[in-house]
Amino acid sequence: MPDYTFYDNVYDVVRQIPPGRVTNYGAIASYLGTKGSSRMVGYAMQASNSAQPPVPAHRVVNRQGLLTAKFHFGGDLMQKLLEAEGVEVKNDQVQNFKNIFWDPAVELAL
DNA sequence: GAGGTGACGACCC
DNA sequence: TGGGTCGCCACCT
Repeated sequence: MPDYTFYDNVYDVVRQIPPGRVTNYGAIASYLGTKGSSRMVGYAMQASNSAQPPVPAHRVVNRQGLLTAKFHFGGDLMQKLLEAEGVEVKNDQVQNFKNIFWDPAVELAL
């Protein structure tokens, strides 16, 4: 195994999320092969706060499309970022989540 | 070295 | 249909 950690792998995937799209922790975990370790993805996101370059963690939501991360972003910042990209957010929940869902296992499917 | 923690998810009742 | 519990694995103390 290389020097870079599971986190870097997560960052790499998240950084490939196109604007106006969102994904969830499980999809990333599954894509990385650590299916079931979705917690690690979320945990990595916390560290992503100090990652270089910064990763668009605001494009990562939970399985319900709920902005779980917004509590860590600090207020409505996350929602504003998403709305700025064209993602409709209501009641801390991504609207049309299924429609704008970006699955690395599919988009990066290779 | 061991235990506790955590931006989640799936299963069970 | 909804609430509660367990599992999962890397990082921090």
